[in-house]
Amino acid sequence: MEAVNTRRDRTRLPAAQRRRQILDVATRLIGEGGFWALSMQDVADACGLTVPGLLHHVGSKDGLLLAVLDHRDAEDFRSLAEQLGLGAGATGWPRDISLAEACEALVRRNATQPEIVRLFSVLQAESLAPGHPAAAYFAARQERVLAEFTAMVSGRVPDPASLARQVVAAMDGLQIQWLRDPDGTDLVAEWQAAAARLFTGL
Amino acid sequence: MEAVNTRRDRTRLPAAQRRRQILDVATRLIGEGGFWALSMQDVADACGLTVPGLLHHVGSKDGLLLAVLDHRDAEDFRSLAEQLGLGAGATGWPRDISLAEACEALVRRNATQPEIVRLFSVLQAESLAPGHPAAAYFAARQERVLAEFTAMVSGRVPDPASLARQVVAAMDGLQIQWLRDPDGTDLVAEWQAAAARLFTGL
DNA sequence: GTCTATAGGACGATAGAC
DNA sequence: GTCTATCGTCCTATAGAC
Repeated sequence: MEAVNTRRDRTRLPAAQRRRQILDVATRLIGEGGFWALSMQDVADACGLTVPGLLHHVGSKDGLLLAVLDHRDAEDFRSLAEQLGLGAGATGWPRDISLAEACEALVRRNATQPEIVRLFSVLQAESLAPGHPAAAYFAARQERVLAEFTAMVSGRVPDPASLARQVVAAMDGLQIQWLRDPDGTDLVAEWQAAAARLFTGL
Repeated sequence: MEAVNTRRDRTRLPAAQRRRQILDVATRLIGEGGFWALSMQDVADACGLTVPGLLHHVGSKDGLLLAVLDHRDAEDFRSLAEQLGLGAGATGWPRDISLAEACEALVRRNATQPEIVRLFSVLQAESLAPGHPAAAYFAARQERVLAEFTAMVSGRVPDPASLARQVVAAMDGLQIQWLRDPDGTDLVAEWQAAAARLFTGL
């Protein structure tokens, strides 16, 4: 119930900058409540936009979700490549980095950004429902990660595919427990204990 | 677009029977799409009711969710107690069942009912969002399970709490992978591989 | 290219009749 | 125990101003 139109602090931003703002806001809101709890109205409000103004940039709510996921993936890979001292244009894991090293770096980074981890944990489970807008994204992601991890340990272990699945399972499962009780769980320490069991003899 | 009112096969059921029907229908629908995708209209339709008729029995959508969770918990515990040959009135795990045995039984049962496992996997992640109606339920559940598992291995292992967390993490994580690709993943076999690593020397 | 204004359809929930 | 009627909110789409 506002008087005709509460003049917001409307600023006409360049498309790229506006899009960046939208992705940042949506990432935060999805991390807080998951995708189904996300309201386009809230995103628009937080950006100083109307809802159709928001839709102009992202097309639809599903489009916004996929844009957020792609953006996070790109940023995570960039950060991880930097952390591991790889070249800037690297794609995929180089063969001379061990899976144990890569996982340790991944977990250390995740431990610093619970909101992002929660976004992925919630969406990964939500997207188990066949019709979910991110179902295809996460199916492809799981297949890709398992294939990469399998390749990184193949030849050094009896059943590389099985080890890859257990590594992914341990990371996903520990993250859920950590998110439920961030103060009572030390994610890095728990992972190191798990890694000690998974990677012995490697 | 129906002519005034499509006369449904309205039957006036006793409350207990109607409630049972509602819980069965809701369990199936939540398993298919998660809680946020659940529509009270769909539940009502599947029961031959209108939405207010449905709300009369469960109070609210949140009330329906909690009723479904309590119902599943009770039924799962009953089935597991039977499978392990415990007394009918058993509460909690008896001390003379090893954690490895209990987990094996749990995983074997879960492998036969993917819809129920998906219900719990989706809701467990959805409820990581602070305001989710099942947040308190799953927080209490995680705490209870970790405490029980810890007690079952305490004294036989250097860090019982850590082992409990890793056991729970492996089960949760493997279930997610299995649900994403039920045909490409053998849940029981994967769990046995994980258990071999977790329980060696026990 | 970016935005405002407006409308339609689905949802959860409530009040009150039978 | 079940219904009709109604409310407020949400996502999406379209028309058109700047």
